Amino acid sequence: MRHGPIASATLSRLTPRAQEIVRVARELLDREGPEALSMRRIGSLVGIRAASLYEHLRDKQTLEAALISLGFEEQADLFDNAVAASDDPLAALATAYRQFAHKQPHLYRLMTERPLPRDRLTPGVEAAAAKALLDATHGDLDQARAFWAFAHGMVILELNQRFPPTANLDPTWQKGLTAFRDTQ
Amino acid sequence: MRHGPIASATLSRLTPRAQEIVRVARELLDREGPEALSMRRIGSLVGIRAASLYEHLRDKQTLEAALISLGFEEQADLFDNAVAASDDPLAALATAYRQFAHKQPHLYRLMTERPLPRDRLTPGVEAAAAKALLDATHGDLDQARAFWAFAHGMVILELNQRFPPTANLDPTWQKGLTAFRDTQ
DNA sequence: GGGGTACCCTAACGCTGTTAGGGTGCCGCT
DNA sequence: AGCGGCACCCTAACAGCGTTAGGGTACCCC
Repeated sequence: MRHGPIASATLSRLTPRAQEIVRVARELLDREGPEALSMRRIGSLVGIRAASLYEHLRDKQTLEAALISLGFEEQADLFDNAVAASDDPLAALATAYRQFAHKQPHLYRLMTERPLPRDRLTPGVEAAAAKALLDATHGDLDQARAFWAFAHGMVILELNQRFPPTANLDPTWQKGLTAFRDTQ
Repeated sequence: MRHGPIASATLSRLTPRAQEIVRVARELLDREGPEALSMRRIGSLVGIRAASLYEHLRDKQTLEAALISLGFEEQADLFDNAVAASDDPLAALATAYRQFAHKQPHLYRLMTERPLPRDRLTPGVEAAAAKALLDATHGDLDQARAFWAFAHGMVILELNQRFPPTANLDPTWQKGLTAFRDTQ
């Protein structure tokens, strides 16, 4: 059982000081969300001025890209394990996807609310996170995309409080799950 | 055939000057997106200083809520007509949903990227936009929510360029459509 | 002793939403 | 004729944002 990022391709590409900054930024993001993630707040948590952050990271977009890359790495880990350990891979994937979003709502938001800064991401992480889904649909691209759209829609509509707060979404997930399973 | 908002509940609640400001804001939003929608830009297009806008609208959130309310009104119109005119209501709804998002991508974003400012919306518009979907699923809430999640996921992932730019999404929509239709 | 590098600083620029306080012109009432 | 109120706009300012320019200090190695 692995716990915590022992060897992250994203972190290993950064200098130690930059890793420290990304770590602090991640904590701030998890606690207070993307709106609170300002260079001045990060700097003050690290113990330096905002301007000094630029000694270690090119700009804010690069910092966000590092956080997003870390998110993809965690997703790849979670999703691969979920699919491998289950005989109903699509259901296992749905559960894992939901759990990731619920445990890291702010990170999930950061990863999905805008077009990806692909040129700044750690190479390969986006594809690695998508692999489990392609496995679960046996390479059916349309099936994979449609199911992903459903899962993302469910998660982001819930995070944005678009469903009634009292709504029990378990049967809704079930509905989508059987719908896509029966339409192989 | 109606064209343009002849009588909008949202606009009728505003003073003429406020209506003018919302109209200009809508044009700016459609042309340049939510990031460009600043009080100073809106003011300069109206011909007054940003500070003077606060004479007519309480704050920026109120202005955004007006734009969102207008979006819901347009959706209700489109969706109602689509469902009424078709014998495959779910497919008609999917097409109408897609078209709305493609014709007003910036407005669609504004309407979905954050929790709704419900206390500032025109009362009833959110429910009015949802009605056609509930009709199309014959009141099945789980079905309605699951399908909405799929549709929103498809739209927003495409707007955020998460699918490959060359991807043909027509069969993906078809996949989701048949999946949800066959699982009545 | 000198060069390089790792690291941090202050000051500033132009942008953001927003408030305080002051002004002008017009319309209707006494 | 004067006065209240309203509709409307102004400047100045505040605290925040990302970012750059330019300067400084300490260390390590040749």
